[in-house]
Amino acid sequence: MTTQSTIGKLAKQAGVNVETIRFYQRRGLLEEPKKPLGGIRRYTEAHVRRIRFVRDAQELGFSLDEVAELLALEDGRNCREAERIGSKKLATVRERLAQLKRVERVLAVLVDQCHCNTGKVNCPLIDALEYDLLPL
Amino acid sequence: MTTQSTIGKLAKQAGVNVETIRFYQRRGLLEEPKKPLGGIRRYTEAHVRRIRFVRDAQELGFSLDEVAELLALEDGRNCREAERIGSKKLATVRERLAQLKRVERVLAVLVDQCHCNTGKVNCPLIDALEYDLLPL
DNA sequence: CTTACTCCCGTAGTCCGGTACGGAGTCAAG
DNA sequence: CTTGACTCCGTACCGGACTACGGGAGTAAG
Repeated sequence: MTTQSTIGKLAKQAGVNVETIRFYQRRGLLEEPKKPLGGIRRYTEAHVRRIRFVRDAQELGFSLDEVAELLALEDGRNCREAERIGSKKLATVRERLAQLKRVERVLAVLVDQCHCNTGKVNCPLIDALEYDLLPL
Repeated sequence: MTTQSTIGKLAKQAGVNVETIRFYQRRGLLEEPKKPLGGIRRYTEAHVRRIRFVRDAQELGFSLDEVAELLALEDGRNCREAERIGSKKLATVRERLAQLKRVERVLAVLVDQCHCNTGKVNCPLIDALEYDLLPL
C-alpha cells in the first residue's frame, strides 16, 4: 500500500512546517482527510504533491489567492484560463523587473559615487535623498 | 515668510495620506512640531523634503527601519556608513533581480506553451505545477 | 452664530503568509 | 502502565506599512 503519513511526516516530506499545512487547510488549499473517530488523520502522496504545487506556484510569484484560482483548474482541461492567469502574472513580473532594474542602476551609481568620495563633498547618496534628486 | 502648512496641506504637498504622516511621526521618521497651546501644528518645507526622503528611499528598496538608519547619517558627513548600507541593499536588489529573471523566463515559456496548446494535451502550466517540473 | 471642514489623539483594524501556544487526546516503546 | 512524542483544535500573535474610526477641539466662510 501507499505511504500513509501523519501530519508531521507529511510536513517533513513536503519541506514545510506543520502549522503551514494547517494554515493551507484553513485556506482551502489542501484537503483535510477524514479522521477515524477520535484518531489521527492520514495523508498520502497526493497531499505532498499538492503542497509542492502551492510552493512552486508561490515561487512563480502567485499569491495564495491566485494559487487557489489555479487549483480550480487542476484537471488541466481549462488551459485557456490558466494561460490568462499566467500571462497576467507574467505582465506584473515584467513590470516589477523593469522597476527593479531602474533601482539597481540608480543605487549602483550612488554607491559608486560614495566610494570615490574623498570626504571633500557631502555624501552623494544622502544628498540625492535629501534633495530629491533620484532619476527614477 | 516660508509656507506654514497644516498637516492636511503637508499631506497634499508631499503626496501622502495624513495618516501616513502621523505614522511616520510615531515611527520617529518625521519630527512633530510643537503646537501653540491647544492650537494646530504648522509644518514647513523641511517636512515636505523629509517625507520625500522617506518615499525616495523606499523606492530604492529600503525598509522604514533602514530609512531610519539613513536618516541618522543625514548631515552627510558619514559617507562611508551610507555607502555600506547602500551597497548591502544593492546586493539584495541584485539577488532579487536574478530570481525574478528566472521566474520571468519560466513563466514566459509556460504561458507560451499554453498558447500553442491545441487542447490535445494537458495544460502545460498546470502540469508543471502538478508534477513539480519547474526548472527554477 | 451656525455650519462645515479640518485637526488632534489614541486605539484598533487591514492585508499577507504564516508562526506560536496551550490543553487535551492518541499512540507506540520500554 | 507509564513516559514521551506526536496530533488535534482553536485562538492569538508576528512584521511591515499603513488605514480607519471616533469624539472632542479649533477654524474659516457666510
